[in-house]
Amino acid sequence: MAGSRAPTLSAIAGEAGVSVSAVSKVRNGGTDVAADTRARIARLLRQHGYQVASQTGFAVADLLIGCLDSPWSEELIRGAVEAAAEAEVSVIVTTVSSPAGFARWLDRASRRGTGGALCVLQLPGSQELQRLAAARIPLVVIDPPEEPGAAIRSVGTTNWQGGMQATRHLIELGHRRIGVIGTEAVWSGRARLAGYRAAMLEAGLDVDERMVRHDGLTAAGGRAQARRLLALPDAPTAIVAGNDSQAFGVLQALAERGLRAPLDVSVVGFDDVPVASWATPALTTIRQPLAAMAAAAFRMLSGDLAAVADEPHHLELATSLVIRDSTAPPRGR
Amino acid sequence: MAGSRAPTLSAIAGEAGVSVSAVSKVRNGGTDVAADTRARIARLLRQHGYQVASQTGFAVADLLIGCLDSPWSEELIRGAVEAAAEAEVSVIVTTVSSPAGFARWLDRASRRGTGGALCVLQLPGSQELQRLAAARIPLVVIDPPEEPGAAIRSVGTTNWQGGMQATRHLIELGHRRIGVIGTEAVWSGRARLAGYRAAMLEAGLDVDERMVRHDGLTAAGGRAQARRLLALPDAPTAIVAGNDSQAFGVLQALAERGLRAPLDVSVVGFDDVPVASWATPALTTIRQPLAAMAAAAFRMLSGDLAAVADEPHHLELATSLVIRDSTAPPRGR
DNA sequence: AGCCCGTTTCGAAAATTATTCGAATCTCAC
DNA sequence: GTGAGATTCGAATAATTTTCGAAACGGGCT
Repeated sequence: MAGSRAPTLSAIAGEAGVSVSAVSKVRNGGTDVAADTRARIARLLRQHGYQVASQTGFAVADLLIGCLDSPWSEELIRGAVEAAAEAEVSVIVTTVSSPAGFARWLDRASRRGTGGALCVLQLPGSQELQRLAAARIPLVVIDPPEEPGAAIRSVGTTNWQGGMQATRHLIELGHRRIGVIGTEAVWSGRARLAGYRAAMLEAGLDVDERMVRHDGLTAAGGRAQARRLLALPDAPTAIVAGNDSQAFGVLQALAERGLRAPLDVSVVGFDDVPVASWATPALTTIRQPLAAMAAAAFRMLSGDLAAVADEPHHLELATSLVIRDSTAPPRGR
Repeated sequence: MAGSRAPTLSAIAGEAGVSVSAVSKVRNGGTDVAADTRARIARLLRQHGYQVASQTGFAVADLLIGCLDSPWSEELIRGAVEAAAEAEVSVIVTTVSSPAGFARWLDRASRRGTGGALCVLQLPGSQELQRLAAARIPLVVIDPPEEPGAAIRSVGTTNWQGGMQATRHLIELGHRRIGVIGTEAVWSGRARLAGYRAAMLEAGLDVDERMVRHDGLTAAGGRAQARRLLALPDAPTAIVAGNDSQAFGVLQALAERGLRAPLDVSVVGFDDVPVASWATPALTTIRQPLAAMAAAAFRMLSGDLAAVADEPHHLELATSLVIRDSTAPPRGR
């Protein structure tokens, strides 16, 4: 019965046949203790209900997300949590949507301690970076909204190639009038749009600027811009969306007009969130390995701080085209 | 230049004009210190880079989720994180899918400390409950898979009423042949199916057992069972799904047969996950206030342990019918 | 082998921090 | 006013952490 409250360290020291100092050192991850001695003491400590600080690594890491309402986040969280679990680390999830919120988080984090922060789709300002550095909290940014400076480590995907893959896929199916919906607000969005332009150029197709629409990366944004595209006199036969949410919006706009994908208009999304395969029709999309990104970011965090100089500061994981049922050759081909 | 390393407590005691004992007591949330004295000392401690244990409450709470791949989890996480942030508490998210995983979590949690655990869709076994109690970790179960005993606090929704609301809505639209897909595997699933039966009974309609299908709460499960329902000689004109994922699967099965919702078959989901409104057609569904559930569960956790005896042990939040575009009167009415 | 020098491991002593406990003060009902 | 009980505080004591020197070890060199 482990009920009786923790015996003193000196009692344990006696039982282990070592000095109290040794026990204390083991208890909080100090150096100066041989491996076998440490193991023996640690076992006794644990037996008596003490916590033993793990000699290496950290206990918790923070995941900071702007907003938790896209299916996006879910997979990121999963990737981070699973990679962390392997390293016996717990992941704290926080939503941060303002500098004030960031300050509150930082306050809590430095109070309780953290092994580092993974920041999603947010680039802390220079003031915040300073405060992070002062608190000695390492940082890795996932899908940075701006091209990150050399001082910040980040993980992203090959957005430019992704935009290109999506567009090229449609061109290969025979589409010529291809609309695109995206956003200029974030770096990855600009890269995707640039990929679209590159693919069109590569195929010798002119980019009709009326076919290039910008809006938020939401279903509502996709719906609004798809309506405009479909109202054009020479409406596109295919639409590249800025992400899967927008693609869902495009499907809605099609349904409103009594059009069907892929018969009337082909649609390509971006992200491959789990629900993409549940859509009707199942969405052809560009897969971002979100879980792998989060895992990679976590490993960057835990990577030896000394080895940081060698490691790459920006890692880009590859996107891939996932062909499902929302794309087909244009009518009359 | 807060660089110079932490001065000793006695230095700070001098500066504050109190004894070292007082400073030590403030540093780790001890009693025996007047509020104003405590405030003065705490400010100095923080100024010198010490962490000050919050006198009341806890710093982190744990959210345990079986699997993170339904959009379900997302909203739960959001609810828990936001309720926790208000209380200056951080939320640790962990996926736990086996007793071994639970043990690993418990190990980590007791090592780093936690204010309590929110368990989603999982009811710890009695052995695990014992270990939780031994570690003095309070527990609240969200959407318990079995009727929880009186010893366990839990938060759920009015699943029986929800199943009834869904079915009644279809009956009111004029449907008579109504299929249902659900699961007997969890308590909430059984309650929803019972709600369906109750609504049919109430309306004086017989339940055709071929119309009652069981399968996993996934899009694949919904698709498989919808195919069977649609293949019946007298196929249903409306289908109640066990959750939104299953409803998506039903929509897929309809599309396969060239049928459209709600023209040919009406579909009702359950949960109202964010993507429900993105579907084509936007899904009529029973709303579970997932975020509110998580928030309520969190508040149960942080509720004064002394007051626990008075508090209810099982809280049920109300479901509500959200009518969108996937339901309509049956053909020919 | 014998010696030197740097490294590792350990515990005694010193420094620091936590807890106990009795005294001083305060509160409030009568 | 008075006394019972609660609150606040710090001196003394207990416990823990850190420092630092000594012992033990491991080669490289002569």
